[in-house]
Amino acid sequence: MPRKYSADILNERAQHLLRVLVRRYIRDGQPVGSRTLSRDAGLDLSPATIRNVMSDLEELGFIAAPHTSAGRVPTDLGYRFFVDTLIKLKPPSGNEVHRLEQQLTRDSETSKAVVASACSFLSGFTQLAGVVTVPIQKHTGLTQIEFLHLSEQRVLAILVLSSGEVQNRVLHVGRNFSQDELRRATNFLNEQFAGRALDEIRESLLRKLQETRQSMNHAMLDAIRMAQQAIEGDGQQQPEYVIAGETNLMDFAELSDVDKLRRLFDAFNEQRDILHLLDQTLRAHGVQIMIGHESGYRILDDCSVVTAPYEIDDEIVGVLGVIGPTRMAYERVIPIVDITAKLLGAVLNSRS
Amino acid sequence: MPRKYSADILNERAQHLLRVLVRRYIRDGQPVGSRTLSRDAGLDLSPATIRNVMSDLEELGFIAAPHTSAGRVPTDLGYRFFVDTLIKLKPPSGNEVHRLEQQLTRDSETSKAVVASACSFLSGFTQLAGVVTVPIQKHTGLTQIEFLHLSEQRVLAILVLSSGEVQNRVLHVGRNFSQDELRRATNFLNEQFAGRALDEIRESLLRKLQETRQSMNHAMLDAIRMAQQAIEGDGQQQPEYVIAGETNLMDFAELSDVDKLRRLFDAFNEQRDILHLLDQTLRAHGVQIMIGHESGYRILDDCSVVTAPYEIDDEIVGVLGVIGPTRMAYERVIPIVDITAKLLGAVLNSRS
DNA sequence: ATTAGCAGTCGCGGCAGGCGAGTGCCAGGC
DNA sequence: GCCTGGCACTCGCCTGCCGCGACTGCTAAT
Repeated sequence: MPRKYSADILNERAQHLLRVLVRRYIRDGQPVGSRTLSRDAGLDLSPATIRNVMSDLEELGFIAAPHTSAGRVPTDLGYRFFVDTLIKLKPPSGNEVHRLEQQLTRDSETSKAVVASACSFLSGFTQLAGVVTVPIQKHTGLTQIEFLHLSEQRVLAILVLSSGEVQNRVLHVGRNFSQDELRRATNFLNEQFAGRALDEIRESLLRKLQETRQSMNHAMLDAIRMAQQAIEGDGQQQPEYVIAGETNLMDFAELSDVDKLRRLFDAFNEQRDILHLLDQTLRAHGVQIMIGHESGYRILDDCSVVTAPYEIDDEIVGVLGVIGPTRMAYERVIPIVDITAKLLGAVLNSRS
Repeated sequence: MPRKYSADILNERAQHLLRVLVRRYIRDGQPVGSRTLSRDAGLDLSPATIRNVMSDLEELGFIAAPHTSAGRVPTDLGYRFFVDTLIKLKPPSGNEVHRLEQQLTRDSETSKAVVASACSFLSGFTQLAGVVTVPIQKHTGLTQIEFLHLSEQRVLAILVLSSGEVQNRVLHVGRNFSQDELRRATNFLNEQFAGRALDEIRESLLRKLQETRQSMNHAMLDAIRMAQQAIEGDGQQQPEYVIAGETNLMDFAELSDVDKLRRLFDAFNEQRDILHLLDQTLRAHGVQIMIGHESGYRILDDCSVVTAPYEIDDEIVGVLGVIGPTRMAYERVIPIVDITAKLLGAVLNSRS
């Protein structure tokens, strides 16, 4: 995260004033002047004094004036400082957490449903756009694999995963397999691989392919090849994400420019950029915040992204978060994202 | 369709002028004045004469002036008359049709993919929002049914449909079934039902249930019950639609009001109203057009909807169309919707 | 170090005037 | 009787102007 400031460049008073200013601006969306600030800060200082401090804050790049005769507005850097050192998180009430928990367990039939549920909660509760990547499956276990004869040279592969998901894939195979052959292949594969993790199986298949090629066991060779196709196909399906409440963003004045909005929505549909962005936050633990230009994407210049990875079995499998204007209620949003990530992980865990 | 006019209420000249006015307004989006019209119409009439005609047209409710000193704009009724009697359809070029055909066949792996492809074509080519309902499956054939033992009391049912789709459904059953029992059930069901249509099977199952109950054949009874669950579940999944290019609508001045736009987008996400609207057009053959208030939905007051049902085996299975501002290029859009519906039907047909 | 006071800047809303596009009506011509 | 030129009139819109209010920055006094 870019930090163009050292933490103690501001004295106590300046920090306090910055905090009050940022809070106030987040609440009202109006530039904050020295007069308002002097009333709000509870410091018993005259506007003139405040002005001096504000002038310093402006010089340091934490706040800026949209025009001469307006109050000041936090810059991206100002929000950054606020988020890093001034913030006082406001966790949601136990009641609200409980509601989320219930909603998630209620929708826990498939992992896609839970994820969608988490997403709609995020957007509904923060009044921002919610995003959740669907969990990557490579570490989930294979409960069962089956083949079904469809027609000449077409075989349906069915993977039942420990996550409860069932995946189908039509394989185009080199020759005609009888249902009986398929059954033998199925039996063989299930004996070997049922209960093991997908990526483990992937490796194992490669090894077996070598061994078996030498022993020239055609039946096994075919089985292994088909299993490979079936499992690889799974990896091919590129990661996706779920988004909800995009329309919430239309209410924000700073995004009310229809053209800006259109490009933003197009980016959501395009998926590519947003996914790339979310991927970046996959490595780090805990809540990540990107403010304005920090994301590196022009379309998101007026937006902030708050994300948190979520885990199954202490392994990060996806990210979730919200996208909104830089002027968002960080103190409320950050704990929500954090908790949602933890609960989503917990619910997904309890199902496998 | 509402018609508040008799077709011959307007003489030749008035009709011609109305046609030119509507075309012009659709092209430019600007109110059309008598001067422009007199230049454009190619009738060698002075603006004053045109004014008289326009005055008549206004009195009849075909056009209206947004304010005193502006030109005239078609009303919903004006568009209706235009579409019903003045229109000269402009079919897309053979080249363009060919491109669509290729795109559809390229994506014909599953019917959902074809549908999505048709939708994105519609939106891309018309620069409006495209909508396509996913085909209702009740008349598609069942190629194959299979059961897989998952765990205690949980059985996975797999339906392979003639459409190429594969559907999974986890059944919660009353007792534990061995894989062997399931195989027998599968064999029995496939013998009886493979190749027949889903709704036919549904009926047949009911009948068989009666017969078998008397003969007290437990194995068959179980098989039939499971098949019922599997197939009913298919019907439960409510019909959906695909939408693409919503953001195209943001470019239209008449919809540039952020609030109006938001409600429109929310309606798209909500699905309910839009689906209901599309369902209404499912019965009728051929292209259907709803202009402005005709749809009966307030949110769509400034929008027109052009739809056409598409068929598999001479049976209507879905609708497709576009949603855009009432000021849309009907002469171009209507043939496109028409042809897309026909091609989509053809491609879906060729796959079953 | 803090503050009161003051001059100066700028956005904004309201108001007036001029311009241009377009209308409706009327009287005269074909 | 239909068409047309002319004319008065109506608006929306743009422009420039003014005054108000909200701020700021500076300075001098405490």
